[in-house]
Amino acid sequence: MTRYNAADVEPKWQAAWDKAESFKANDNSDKEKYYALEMFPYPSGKIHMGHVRNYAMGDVVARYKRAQGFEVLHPMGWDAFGMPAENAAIEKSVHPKDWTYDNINAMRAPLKRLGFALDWSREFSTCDVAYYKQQQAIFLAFMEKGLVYKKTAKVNWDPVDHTVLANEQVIDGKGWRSGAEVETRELDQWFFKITYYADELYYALDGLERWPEKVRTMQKNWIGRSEGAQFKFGFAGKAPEGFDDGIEVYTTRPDTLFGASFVALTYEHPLIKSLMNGNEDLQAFAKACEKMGNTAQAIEKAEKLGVDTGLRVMHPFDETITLPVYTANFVLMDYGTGAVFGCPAHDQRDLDFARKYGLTVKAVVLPKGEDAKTFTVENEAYTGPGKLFNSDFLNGMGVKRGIVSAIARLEELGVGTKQVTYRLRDWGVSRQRYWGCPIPIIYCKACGALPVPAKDLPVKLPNDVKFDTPGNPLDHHPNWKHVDCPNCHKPARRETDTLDTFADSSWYFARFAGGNTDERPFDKEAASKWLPVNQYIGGVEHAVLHLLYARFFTRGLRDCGMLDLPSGEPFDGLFTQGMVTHATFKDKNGNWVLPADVDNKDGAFFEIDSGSKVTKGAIEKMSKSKKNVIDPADIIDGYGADVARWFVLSDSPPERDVEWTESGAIGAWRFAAKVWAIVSETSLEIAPVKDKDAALSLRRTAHKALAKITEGIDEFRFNTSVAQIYELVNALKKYKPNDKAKREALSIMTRTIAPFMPHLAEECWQHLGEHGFACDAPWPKFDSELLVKNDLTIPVQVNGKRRAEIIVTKNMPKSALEKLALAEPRVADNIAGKNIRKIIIVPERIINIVVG
RNA sequence: GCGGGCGUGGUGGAAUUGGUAGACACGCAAGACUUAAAAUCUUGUUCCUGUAUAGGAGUGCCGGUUCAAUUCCGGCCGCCCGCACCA
Repeated sequence: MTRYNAADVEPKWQAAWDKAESFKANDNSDKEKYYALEMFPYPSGKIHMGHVRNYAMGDVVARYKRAQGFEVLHPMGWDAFGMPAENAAIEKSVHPKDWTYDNINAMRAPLKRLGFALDWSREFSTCDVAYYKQQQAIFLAFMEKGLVYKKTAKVNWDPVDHTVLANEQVIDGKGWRSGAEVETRELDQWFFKITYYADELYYALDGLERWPEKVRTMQKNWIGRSEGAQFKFGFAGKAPEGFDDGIEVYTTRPDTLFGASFVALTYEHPLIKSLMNGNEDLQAFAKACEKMGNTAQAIEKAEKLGVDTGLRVMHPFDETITLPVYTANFVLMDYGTGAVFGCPAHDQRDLDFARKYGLTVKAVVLPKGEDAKTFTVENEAYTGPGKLFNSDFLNGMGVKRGIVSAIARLEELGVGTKQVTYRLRDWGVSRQRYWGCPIPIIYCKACGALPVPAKDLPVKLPNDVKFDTPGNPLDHHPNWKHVDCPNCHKPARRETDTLDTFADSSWYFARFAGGNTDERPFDKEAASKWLPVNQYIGGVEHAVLHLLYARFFTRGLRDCGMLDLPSGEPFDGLFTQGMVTHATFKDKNGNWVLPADVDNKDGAFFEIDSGSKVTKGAIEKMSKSKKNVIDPADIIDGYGADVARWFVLSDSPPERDVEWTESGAIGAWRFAAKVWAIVSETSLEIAPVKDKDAALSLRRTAHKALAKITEGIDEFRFNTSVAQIYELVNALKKYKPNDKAKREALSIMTRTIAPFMPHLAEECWQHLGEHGFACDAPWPKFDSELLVKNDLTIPVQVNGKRRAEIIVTKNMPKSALEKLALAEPRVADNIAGKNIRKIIIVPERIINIVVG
């Protein structure tokens, strides 16, 4: 017997797979296609355990589907644009490009050492000129299709770093890097018109049955579709100049219109802006609103405030009723029309506001069981169902019917319509950053904003940039932005903003599928063949952003005629995997200590170098800042890639977090050694079967395990597959004869281990004298007859408590079962002296004797 | 506040068309081998009573349906995640 040596075995098989091009996907295969994809990594410099887990899961799926006879596409690349490269440039004086490509090269090697069944021939980075050139082409195609536009928008502006920040990068009103108070600025920004697909993106979620419910719900909330009415309040008296049409409001509760007691507008509303001139109260109020900010805490604390404009409007259903017009701090400009009517009795904010300013509170929805004469609303608005009252023609209707009737009347009167509103806003993609895809636009004083002509693509990033001054290096560059207008050929200026890097990851899966060429983003036929991705795997942190943007992009590509994907859905199946966690350690000074520097002696922890005590803290996601990281490279060196892969798939269900422990890793390593020991002890000569019962029993175990392993992979419950493999291996270890039954079980074992520990599987496969690669071997089929035993052990209960077990044959009649059960001594003891009321017999499952 | 999810031994977790709760693994304990340790192997390991045969309790808590509930229903409690002045 030779000891299993992963360090020799793993590189050997990796080289063999490479040479045979085992995992190269064939675009022209006759087999059914299967596209397995994990979210591609950002090249931060190091592979971490989270990557290992993510790609190990994808690899199980890819190898399993391959074994089942699918033509599998399983590619890998790099999400390579982004801020960390620029930060490195600022801090370490390296060029972002060098930093990024160095990191990619540093990460590719350990990734390859993990032995994933990847088609490396399709590898690319999003910062490759070839890639971003095609992204520019897509941008221009979208522009032509009307999916790209420019507008002035409010953004978070960091006055120290001179850049726009995404909402996620603003923490407590301050820039996450500079710590400076973030300002709101109006800037010219490019937008992708994602709202064009709002309805489709919303309703198509229902069809994504292989997505986690959670993600679908999050996207639904994000898109925030709501149905209501949009209508106008006409002014009582003379309308302010330019607002002859009145004030347009949006509501989801037109049924409560007779409870209206005021109209409120945001301070940013054009009407308020026009009134502001010379009105100090309004100016002061607007300033206060600006300052308030929109953090969760600020909103929580903020009192409902407003200013009466002095204007009055007429109720659309009864012109004799007039309502005051306020500007109020709880109305938002970018939702609905920036104006609402207030119905204090049935909306908490409106109620708070009404109480503050002494406005009427008139209930119009009567909850069940309340009396119309006595029902009042004090400090809690009633938002539930009920019958409408105090509401003229709506009286007696329920809320739903009231909404329909109110809208019908508004339409009749010609002042409003039914209206669907979304929370989703268009995707602002302009970034004042260097390390991203340049937006292919040229500004000409005479001709305006013009797309860069296709023949002039790519707009390449200049290499000679400086990061010594804050702001966008492209803007600072001495001559890059100066070009001639493509139209009038006079001096013009390039757009110096780059695209949000989320654009890069919104179509990479199509390029993997459709070829990495310089002529087009991807081959339409090939991409359309492979897409949608059958199984996509990644972290839940991308539930909204990336996964929504990608769904937008594929629809845009479809409508530009570049992709044949009627559903528009890029990912048919989605799985969001849990994180890899690890215990944290702190020394006596409160500094974090690396697990590798900690020794465990009799339950206490010590720092290896100093010998001083350290304390074990919470088990948390592996992170550099808390130093609770395990470097996959160290694990591969110490135990092998198979062990690392096996560990992260064992024990915990894939969607939950898994805690990395040294003992668990050792356990996985022992298991690999055990498998090899069993196989290496097996001689190629097959002995005749001596003990038929034992042989049959082993075959049953093997086929039962196979059925459950298969089911576990199909249902993304790899931990249960792993447990079944353990059972099979334990049975094999006990079984000594080297007969046909054992060989069959070993073959099943090897092929079912292959997706999890592919190198070990190859080594076993070879030793067993099989031909070709284990990874090319078809997935074994189980014999369902072996799953059903002829002799079954079933429990006998008395009043629901198990008292005995009886051995029965498969088709034994109920009367015989009953006889057997009653004959059991323990059963007899427990029913002695009692009346048998009922005997429940579920054949092949259970017998329950009810006595009393 | 709204939405989603979860709660099972010392630990990670199995078992949900209702049918032997605790598979498998980690840890722990005892034993074998060894001068010794490591490794390996064997056995045990939900809790309580008992030497044992056995008996009782038990899947966050309370209640319900059922011959039978981790699983279904109602009501609580706790934890995690996401969104949040969205009219």
